[in-house]
Amino acid sequence: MSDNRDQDLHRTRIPRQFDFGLIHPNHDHQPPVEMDLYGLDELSNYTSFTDCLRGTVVDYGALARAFDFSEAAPQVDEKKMKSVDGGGGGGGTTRQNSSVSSSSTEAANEEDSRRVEKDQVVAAVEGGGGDDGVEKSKIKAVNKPRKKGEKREREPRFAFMTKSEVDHLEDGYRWRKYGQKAVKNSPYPRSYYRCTSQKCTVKKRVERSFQDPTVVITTYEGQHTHQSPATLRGNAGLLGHSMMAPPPRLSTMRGFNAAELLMQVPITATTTTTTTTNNVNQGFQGYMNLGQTSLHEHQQLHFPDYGLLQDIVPSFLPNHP
DNA sequence: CGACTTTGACCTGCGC
DNA sequence: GCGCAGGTCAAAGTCG
Repeated sequence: MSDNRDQDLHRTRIPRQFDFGLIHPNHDHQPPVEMDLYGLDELSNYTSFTDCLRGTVVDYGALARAFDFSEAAPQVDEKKMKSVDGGGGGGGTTRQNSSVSSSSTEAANEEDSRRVEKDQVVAAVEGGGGDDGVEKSKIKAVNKPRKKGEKREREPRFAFMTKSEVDHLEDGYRWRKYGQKAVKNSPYPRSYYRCTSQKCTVKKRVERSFQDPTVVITTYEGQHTHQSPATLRGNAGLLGHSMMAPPPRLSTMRGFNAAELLMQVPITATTTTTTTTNNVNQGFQGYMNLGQTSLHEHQQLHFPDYGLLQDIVPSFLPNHP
């Protein structure tokens, strides 16, 4: 534990800068050639990434296979995915191409109702005794009046990997860290963040690959119910800017918007030095079985369009009426 | 003082 | 039933 903490402390002192973005499961509408390139053909069962999200079919098993997570990120292994993705998600939210398009709201409602119940309990306890000595356990014990057999469902999630020295990447939203856990078989802890916006239930997990510590694995869960604060500040431009003009030089970027990252991967690859690119490829190979195929050529050719991005990361994109 | 982070305890689900 | 690991809570601490 102290090891993790030390590492974490150490990392937080690293200047906020990143070398290269690797993203991943944006298999939506990707030309088959890309699927092959990324080794994501298993994911091509989904007609779109949106389907993936909406249908709660973010198949971590497939992701894991596609990423070759088996060793790099054991926490994403298939066995665990069942529990991670919702304890089997009511008997199997994973793997099956669920038609539950409302799964995310259901999950949110369920969580809300749990909160309400708990709040009521806390209020009752406080009102009743008013004693500071109320044991946590007493409060938490009543935290789970869930019907038997009723399992918690999870918001749809997607993950991507980023080559970065900082763990928590700037994505335009404000996040509050609510937990950190040591990850089995990994010296690096996993951090849990929640969107600070009221009523927004989006969460994200950030962890560092222990096989390639330069790679940060970010997992988003849920969809933002609001616009990015950055967008509202007129900074939005993060994305629009990516669409309209060349991105800032990565070497000078302080942070980046995740959506922008999506856009920038191709550009980044072309703007990084050969050395960096080679390193990136090495990093890639560990997770994606990506050959030495030139990232630049390929990614430049397949610069995603806006619609694609919106499907990939709907919540990152400003709404265009 | 509010927003945020840290951190130990607790909850949950799964496999054995 | 038990142990493990992931996930969450919330008090205490920190920072601007």
